[in-house]
Amino acid sequence: MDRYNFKLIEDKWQKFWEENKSFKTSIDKSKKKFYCLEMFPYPSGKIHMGHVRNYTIGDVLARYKLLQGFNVLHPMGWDSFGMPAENAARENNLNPKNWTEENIKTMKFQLKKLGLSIDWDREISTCSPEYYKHQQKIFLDLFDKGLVYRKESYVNWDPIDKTVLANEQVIDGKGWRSGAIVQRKKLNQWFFKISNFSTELLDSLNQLENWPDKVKSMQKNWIGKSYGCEINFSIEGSDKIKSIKCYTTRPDTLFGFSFLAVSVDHPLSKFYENDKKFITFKEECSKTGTTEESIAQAEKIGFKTELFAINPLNPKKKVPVYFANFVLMDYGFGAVFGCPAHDQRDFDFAKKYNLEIKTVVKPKDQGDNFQVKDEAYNGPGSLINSEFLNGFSVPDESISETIKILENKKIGNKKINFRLKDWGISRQRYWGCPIPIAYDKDNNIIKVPEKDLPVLLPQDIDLNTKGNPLDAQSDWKTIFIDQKKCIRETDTLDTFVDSSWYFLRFCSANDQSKSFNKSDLDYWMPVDQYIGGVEHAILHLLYSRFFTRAIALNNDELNISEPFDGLFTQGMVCHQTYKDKNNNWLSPEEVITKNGKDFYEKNKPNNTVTVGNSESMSKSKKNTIDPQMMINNYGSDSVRLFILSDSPPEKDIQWSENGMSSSYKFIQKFWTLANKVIDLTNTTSSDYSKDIDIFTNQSIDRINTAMEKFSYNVIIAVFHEIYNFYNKIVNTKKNYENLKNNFEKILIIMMPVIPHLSNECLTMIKNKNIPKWPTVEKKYLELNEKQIVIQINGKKRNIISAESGLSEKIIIEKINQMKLIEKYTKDKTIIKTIYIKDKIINFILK
RNA sequence: GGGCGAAUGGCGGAACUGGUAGACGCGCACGACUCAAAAUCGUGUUUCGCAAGAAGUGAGAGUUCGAUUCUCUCUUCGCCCA
Repeated sequence: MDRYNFKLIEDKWQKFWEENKSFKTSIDKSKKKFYCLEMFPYPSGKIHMGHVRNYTIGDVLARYKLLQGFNVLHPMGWDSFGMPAENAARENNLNPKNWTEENIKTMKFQLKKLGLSIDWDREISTCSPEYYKHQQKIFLDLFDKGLVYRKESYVNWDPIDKTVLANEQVIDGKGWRSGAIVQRKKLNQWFFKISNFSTELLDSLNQLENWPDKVKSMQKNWIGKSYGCEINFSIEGSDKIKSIKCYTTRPDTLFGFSFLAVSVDHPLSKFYENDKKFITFKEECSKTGTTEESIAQAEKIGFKTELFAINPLNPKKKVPVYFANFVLMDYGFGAVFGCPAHDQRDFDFAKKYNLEIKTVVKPKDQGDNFQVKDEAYNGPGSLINSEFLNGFSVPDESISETIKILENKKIGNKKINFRLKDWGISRQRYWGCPIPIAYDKDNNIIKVPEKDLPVLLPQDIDLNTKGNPLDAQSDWKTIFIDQKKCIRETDTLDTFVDSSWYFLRFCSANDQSKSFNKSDLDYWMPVDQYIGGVEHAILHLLYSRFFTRAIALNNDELNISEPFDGLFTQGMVCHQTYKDKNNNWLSPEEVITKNGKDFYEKNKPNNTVTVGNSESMSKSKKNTIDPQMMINNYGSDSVRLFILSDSPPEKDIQWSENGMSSSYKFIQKFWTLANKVIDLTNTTSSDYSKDIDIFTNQSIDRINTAMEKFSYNVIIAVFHEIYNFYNKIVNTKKNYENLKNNFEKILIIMMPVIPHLSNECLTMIKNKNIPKWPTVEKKYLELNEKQIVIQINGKKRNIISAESGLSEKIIIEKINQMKLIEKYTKDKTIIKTIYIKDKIINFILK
């Protein structure tokens, strides 16, 4: 017997699968379908360990379902539009298309090396016109349904690069590339009306039984339904404005009202357009980024107007009106009433501008003189200092009662508000799907006619111009629609749009004429199991849920509203981090250790290395391990085995070289074992071993349970137990008549995880049948012989083997006969006995 | 600050609806093979104790014949939102 040559055997099987199109799927109504989908990758260059983990988890499930007789759809594609291509192209003077295609080629090769059961005939790439032409049609469809609109909105503007920055490109308020202070700038942008679906997207979360609760609660928070009240405040002090409308979730604190703050973009601001001080203030505000976080962290500043707002519950009380940087125009009405005692933000503002801080809520354990001192109190309690509202319990009663009063007085009314805002889809970038819209000379919006689709991206493009490269393409920009000269929209679509319907496209990947067709969708959708990183828990999944609903609206082709029936979010792959004496990151290859405690630089063995926390693998911290190298050194079965073995898939996993080589050793050991078993089964059999039947069936049962729960680490543990057990059998050098049959079952249940080795072994054992997942024979699970634990006062003291189903009396007799608990019972009396059949007997002594 | 989750040997982690805590792996120790080392194989490995035995699942309480599992309080850590 030779050593296991993983290179030869893995190549052999990968070739076999490719040549036989083993994973090609088509509709087969005689079989139950299973749509297994992993989040498709961005083609950044090479695959990383996160991909290996994601796709291995998915592959185990897909192969398991395949062996169980399901018709499995397991496709793969490329999320291939996006900024990295544009940046890489600019830096290296390349074309984004070529850069992307090269990456796809490399990564496809690498994924194939992993031995994934992918139907590559359904491969899609979002940057290909074959894909985005359908997306443009969908855009126009949503436009016709009234779900797309254009409005002015703020962006992060880099004044040096003359470009719009994504939030993550703004670092400390500065552009990541130019270092210029980022400004807020108003631009006309396209939006999807996701807010039309707020209620539905929220309520349907309850139906998603196979989603992690964590993700559901994150989406719930993101949609952010709040019950509150809009209040109309009368304004005095000038003729500019008569009243200002606010939205609040805490109308009950109205008696603590001490200022009214509006956004600098509030309609009121137009009266101050020529006020130099206001202009300066507005500029100052624009330096704060657009994210909620940056606004929360920024110092609260205000601009005092000459106006006063009147407290509607106490008309004698007049408070100043400010413009303030922490009020956003797109939440509520761009105006909030300030109650410093019970909102920290208002509190900070009031301290700064010396405004009144009036306590109107007291905690339960405080008296009526309770006063807020160093920080706002926003907990429960009851209302004080609020005249006719005094005594109402906070928050439920106080809020509903206040709203009633406001409604009766016709100064406010109950309102449900959502945090979820419409989805801005305009990107001022080249490498994205062109928006199929143009503008005539009067700037009217004109849809590009279907016959002129797709709107192709221009090929020769100068990426070194400032701003959006498409804007500079005057040839491309000019088109004629119905003989009228028009100018194209130069914004491209957010890449989240690309990934919001790709799961539909996979169902009909080769339909040239349509984005998808009814018969495919009816059969394949929804995705039975979707697998990916938790970092997409909010946006990608919410957008996909919205898109599915938006497409299904008035459309017979699609009859579902939830695209993903099951969701699984896997953890990250982590590795220790290393730094040299000068605080520079070192990669694991640059570091050596002899005892596992002290680390040195490989090239300078006298230099000690500081070992940092284990963190998610990232290029910037240099703590990455290259999957390709691991596959070359150990083979893909070993890599698959390791990436599943150490931790449950939903948790982070520590990459460990020891763990990796232990997995490799397992593959080698199992190969040796399989060969020994095969040799034995070729000899004449003499004995029968019931133990083999029992053990094998129990193992299958445990693996079935673990498979359903995604406890893949437990599956690997069972593999090791299987090895230990069969190795003992083999060492008896006997061929049991039931050895071959059981070992074949073992090889099949290993196929999802280590497909190359197990397929090879099954072939060697001369099994020519198509492998089928073994069924568990129940009779081997319910054993006659039970281990019954004997407890004294709830503590385990002994253990007894007995046949199943014996009565309490007989068990006690047996125990007494064998004198198992005599030393505990002497001098004491048994006052109670608890007997759980076949499990436990507990004697309570006194 | 709010919401959610987690905490088990030196380490990663098992434990079905409350019923033998520590499966399996890593590491470590000892042994076999070897001139030697590596590789491989075998044995052991929660803690204290020579042992009998006792304690033990972040801390403290509670429910129960019995709690890693259920309830409450607290501590620490993680994630999301602010």
